[in-house]
Amino acid sequence: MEMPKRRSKAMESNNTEENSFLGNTPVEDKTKKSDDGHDEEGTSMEMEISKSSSSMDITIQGGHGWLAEPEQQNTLMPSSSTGKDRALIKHTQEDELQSAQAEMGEVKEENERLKLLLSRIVRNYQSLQMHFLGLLQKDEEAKKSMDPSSSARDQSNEQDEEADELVSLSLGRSSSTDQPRKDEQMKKNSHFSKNVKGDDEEGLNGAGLALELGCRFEPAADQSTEVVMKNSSSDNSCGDPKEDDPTEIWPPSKTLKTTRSGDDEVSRQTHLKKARVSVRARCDAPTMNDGCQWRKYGQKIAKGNPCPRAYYRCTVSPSCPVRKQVQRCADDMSILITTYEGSHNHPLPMSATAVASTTSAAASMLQSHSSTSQQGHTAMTPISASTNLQGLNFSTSTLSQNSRLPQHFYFPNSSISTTNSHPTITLDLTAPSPSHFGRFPAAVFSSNPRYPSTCLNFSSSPSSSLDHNNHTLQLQAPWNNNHTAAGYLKYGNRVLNQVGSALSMGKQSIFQEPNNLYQSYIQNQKPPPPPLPPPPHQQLMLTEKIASATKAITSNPKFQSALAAALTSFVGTNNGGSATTGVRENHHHHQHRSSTSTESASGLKLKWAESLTTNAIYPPSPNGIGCASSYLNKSS
DNA sequence: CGGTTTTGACCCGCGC
DNA sequence: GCGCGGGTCAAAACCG
Repeated sequence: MEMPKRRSKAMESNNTEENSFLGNTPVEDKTKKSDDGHDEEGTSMEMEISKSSSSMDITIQGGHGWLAEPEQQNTLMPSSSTGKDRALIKHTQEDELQSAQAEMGEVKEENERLKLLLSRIVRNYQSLQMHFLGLLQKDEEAKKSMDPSSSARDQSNEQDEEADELVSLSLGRSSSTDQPRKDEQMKKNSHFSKNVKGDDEEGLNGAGLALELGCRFEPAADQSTEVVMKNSSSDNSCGDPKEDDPTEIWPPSKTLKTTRSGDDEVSRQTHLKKARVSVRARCDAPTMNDGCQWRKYGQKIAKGNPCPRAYYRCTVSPSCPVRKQVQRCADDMSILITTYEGSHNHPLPMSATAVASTTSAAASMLQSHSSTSQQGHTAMTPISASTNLQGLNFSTSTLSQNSRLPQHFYFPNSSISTTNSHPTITLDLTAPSPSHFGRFPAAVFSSNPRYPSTCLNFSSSPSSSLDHNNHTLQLQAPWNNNHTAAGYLKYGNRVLNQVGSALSMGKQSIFQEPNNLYQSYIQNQKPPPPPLPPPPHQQLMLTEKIASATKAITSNPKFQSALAAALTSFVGTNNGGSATTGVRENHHHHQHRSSTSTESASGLKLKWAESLTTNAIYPPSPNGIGCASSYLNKSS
């Protein structure tokens, strides 16, 4: 797969400031200061955090306006045609050329300086992170020595509040009653920190390792290539020992009932129902072919929607707790809303892993997001820090079964809804449009005191403000573009307040972590990629890296912040040239194609195509059968 | 005949 | 406590 690099034109129009530094040819020389006010060594590298009422743009500006200068000079060229004048003009042009070249040289030098600066920041971040981990451990030990029952909640609250205040540092989030898990988490965090300094070899092998990360192979009998996913829903439930058993049949209400008599943490934990992942996709078929086997066990007319809601359960394994609900959107009957719940406890066909992994990652993000943004629910999702890191960690280390992660994650669009007691994240695969989010039912973004509303927009279009009181994370998915690096990310006001300080750190982790998607991507992008898609194995690697990065984004606010910074940095330091024409063109292209014969899957195909096939991983289905997952099935 | 779908009944949580 | 709505159960019907 090839990492797309260009950005949508729509995005461009709304974010001209950001675009100005895309690539290595900055047009403007911004003079704004970053929030943290660092302007080290007099470089022109600037971090700009512009705040709006609903979202924030992170922008890192760098370079000079050297590009514009020659153009201005050209406009001053005389138009006389005498030989003397021509010679003069020629001479003048040569001078200009030389000066421009000199300026280019300066800019290159400056780029080098910025790179050095970046690496220095990375090192600082690493040491800070290690220091923080050490402090956390000390704190943990200290509190463990106290009465755990009396201090448990306080500690949890404290940590959660800390997470709220210091998103970029929110590493541990487990309840204090789950000490082993937290230790494990710490271990992973430490491992991550270690891997930040890891070698390139590991990073280059990231794809293969990612497979090991995201899944486990059946221990005994089945040595096939099928993988077992333990998705984040189970991860998230690790506070409840009952759900650690992968073979447990999950009866939500009964689980709720039986665990309610437990201690306070457990009861609070179970109060938070399992995360759901809802996939909105245009599909004329009754249900999305996601590669899994489902059996319908019920149908119900839900309030507010004339279309019945169908209930399915996974039949791959009799004990599989995964359920899904399928319902047509009341507003647009062509949109199929598939809601997944639970985690598979059996090997999945490769064709099913993509969707399952996506939903898993989304659920992970949901859980971790909820845990970071609500102070009163500290018992939630101790996994947030433990699993998320794996996404970037590529390590084969001490992953518990609960932290097994899928190996693929795809996030075309997504949003988190908190309209009921189930935290739900919505992956919107329907057509993105400038008013994309305006089309969402208000409920999707309505704030719920129990779960904060979050929007994760991986669309190829700009989106307007969502909910001023909640988080907004907009990632113009870099894999939506083909040949030039581009991407931007916004995270809600509250978080971005910390991103200012997180910028320097997060940027490094993303940038310097050798196993990291972006680092690898950068490496892979030098020299710039050919227009043709990379070989399949390379595509897979990048896919997995994206997946891992997505996982990292989704499961830990620190990485959300970090990625924000890193993406911004990345945009500013990679692949100059036209960074603004890809997505929209692709969009039109696919739209055109999809409007032909295979209308049934067209809309969905379009969307998946935008986010997947443009990466050349999932070429358009030749038969056009099925829905979105027909693309995903191509991955197998 | 076995697996799947349909569909009314039932259970449960939640809000009033 | 009651009603409502979401979710599940399970028997009957259906299908290949």
